[in-house]
Amino acid sequence: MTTADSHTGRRLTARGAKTRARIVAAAADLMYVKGVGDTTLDDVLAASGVSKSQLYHHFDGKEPLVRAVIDHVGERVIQRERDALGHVSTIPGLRRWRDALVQSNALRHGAYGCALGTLASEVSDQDELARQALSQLFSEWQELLAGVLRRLQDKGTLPAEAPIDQLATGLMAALQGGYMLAQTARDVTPMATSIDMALAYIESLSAG
Amino acid sequence: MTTADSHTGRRLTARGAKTRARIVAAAADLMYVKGVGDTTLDDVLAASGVSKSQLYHHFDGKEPLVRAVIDHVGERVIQRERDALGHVSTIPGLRRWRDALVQSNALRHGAYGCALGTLASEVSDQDELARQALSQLFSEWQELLAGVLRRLQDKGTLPAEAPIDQLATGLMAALQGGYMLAQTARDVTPMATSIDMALAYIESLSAG
DNA sequence: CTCTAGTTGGACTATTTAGTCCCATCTCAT
DNA sequence: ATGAGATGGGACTAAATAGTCCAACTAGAG
Repeated sequence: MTTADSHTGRRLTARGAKTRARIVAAAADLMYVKGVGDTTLDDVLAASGVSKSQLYHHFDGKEPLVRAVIDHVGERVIQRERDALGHVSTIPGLRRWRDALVQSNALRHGAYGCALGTLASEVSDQDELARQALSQLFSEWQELLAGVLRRLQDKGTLPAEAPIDQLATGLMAALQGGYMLAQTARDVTPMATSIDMALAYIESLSAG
Repeated sequence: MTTADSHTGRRLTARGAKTRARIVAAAADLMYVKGVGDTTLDDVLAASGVSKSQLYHHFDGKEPLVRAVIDHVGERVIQRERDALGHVSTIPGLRRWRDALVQSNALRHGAYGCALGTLASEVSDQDELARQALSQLFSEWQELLAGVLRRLQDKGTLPAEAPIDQLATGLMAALQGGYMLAQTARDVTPMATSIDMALAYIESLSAG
């Protein structure tokens, strides 16, 4: 069985797809902990156990690889958030979402930050295509938050005039800013505090 | 006249200090727009018009240079924020502070983000000393915000039981998260929105 | 089965980058 | 004035890194 490759339109066997996936996964891991700039192609080769010709067979160089990593990480994050937020329709549900993120980040003492956020701040100014992809991913993520807020609205928990999209933006910013402060402090506390403040504001609108 | 150099304790003439400052300033500019990882020492030499021996005379390599850049940028940011926040004691004053940051960032359509924030997310996981310096700088910045909130408290605008430090953390996170979303979207709006949300929450505590 | 095209290994080159070295020039304390 | 030590220019080396190439192997369509 063969399927089309997205970037060249070449045929792609199952074996080739597997190799490609291994490269992207290894690159994603390395770039998450070392940063994009400090991750060399040789690092990726060593980590994935793949030879140079294979990497250049699947990608035209580092930039395209980074874009593939963004797609890969983005898909995973969006999937995770869809699972976590897709059916939330209560304030306690939002708090449980917060708890899960905070606890997961606490395992690393805040290190490495948000998988999408760190990519975004490192790449947005250097690669316009990557920036657009990341921007799109943040929009999707934020839309999941907006969905929760709309369900709160439908149930009457939030007033009809609540500015859903702006609240979602504020919540997302609190999350990302919290990630970054936690990363710098190597302490998850500021992340917990900032999300709590955003949630407290949302809750304050609902008390009516 | 000679003065002591901080990193080697060597004598340092006025001329040497000037050269050192030129190197740091050029490196700071480059790292702000290109990122730390994409800024090479040769870039710094070209931009500062200084020769290699001079750079290695003043710094032991790239890491020490990055740390000097962090000190330099940190000093400028803290100075700016001290000027902007040092005497603010009203909500409208905080809004003017917000306006200044938003407008300044709008000039670049959000590109490059916060000078300290981008350094933090790029360097925190790679250089422990740099991370500590950045963490300290964020604390100082946040303390300036806390100072404003305490003055609001003293004037009775904020209730005595308001959790000043947590509010300052939340405001800082909103700011940093907003910077990052703006950088990714190349649109300053999310930054404005997220700070507004944090300020709205603070204001909601004051109405009493 | 067999031919075509995808896949793979790894050596090879070119370039970039960090870091070293030496000698010339300038500054300042004595 | 003068000598010690700071400042300066820039060529040089070593290592890392990106990117190329080709021969060998494998999978799948007909």
